Amino acid sequence: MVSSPAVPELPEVETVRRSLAPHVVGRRVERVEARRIKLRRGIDPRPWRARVLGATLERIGRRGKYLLLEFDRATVVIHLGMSGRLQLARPGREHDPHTHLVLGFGRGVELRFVDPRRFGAAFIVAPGTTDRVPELAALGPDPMQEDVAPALRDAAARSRAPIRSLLLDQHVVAGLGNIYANEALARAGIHPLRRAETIAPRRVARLAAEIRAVLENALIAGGTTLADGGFADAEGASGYFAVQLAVYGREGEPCPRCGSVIRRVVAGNRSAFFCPRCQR
DNA sequence: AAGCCAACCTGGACGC
DNA sequence: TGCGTCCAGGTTGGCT
Repeated sequence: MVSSPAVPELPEVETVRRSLAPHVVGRRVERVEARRIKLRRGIDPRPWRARVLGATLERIGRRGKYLLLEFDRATVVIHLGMSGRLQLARPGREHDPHTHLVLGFGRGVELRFVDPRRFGAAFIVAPGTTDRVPELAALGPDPMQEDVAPALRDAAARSRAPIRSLLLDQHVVAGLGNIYANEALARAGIHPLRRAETIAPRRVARLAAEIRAVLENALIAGGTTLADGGFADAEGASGYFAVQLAVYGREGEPCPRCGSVIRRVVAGNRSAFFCPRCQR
């Protein structure tokens, strides 16, 4: 039984994007509160006030796990890291102690970026330049926005690394974390530590399709909620039903397809879960 | 030079 | 009850 909170991967970030948008798009930032806290990059309060105060939010985009708050005069790029959350709250209500950034939108709505483990990031770029921002430009295709099969096939053909490493590499495919990488491999019948270049192209194509399918399922479910319900959307709802995970966190349990005992091995500092019979 | 691995960080689970 | 220890993972950077 896994009990740690779910880390935001693509479906969780997309769920945040969708739940946030109706409350803040079209609104103007009337107050900015930025703490000089060392996230993946430090947040310097001054440019936040200078560039975001008074700006109107036109839309919220997403690339992989990055959220893009597109204002008329700046774009705010946010990565939730492992424990980051964006909360909508009434101004004045009690703050989580790990609040790093607050954007006050008037009409009694404020957006708070909370991230206890501080693996997240928030930074400002010039509007319309996101494809030139190094972090974003280097991302591989987003499985919910385009077909990742060609990129995945090319990367796999050229790599001796375990296939799961490729799936976790955001430069190959953007948006997967350890949970959905493991799940997609289970659905495709591919062992997570199988050397990428040894997988037949048609099986890689199948994997690309299963990536899409597993992400869509999760999106429908509104993001994965593990045992203790760690993930909540922007409005703080936590009533999601958990996506049925086939292998992740199920070491020792029977494979839902064949009944074999699901195994866990640690590789690349991360747990890989798989059915030894279904996945080769 | 690709691929591996430690480091970053803290809440929660677990054991005694 | 409480304290200590361990573990989780996204991303980067250093090492081989």
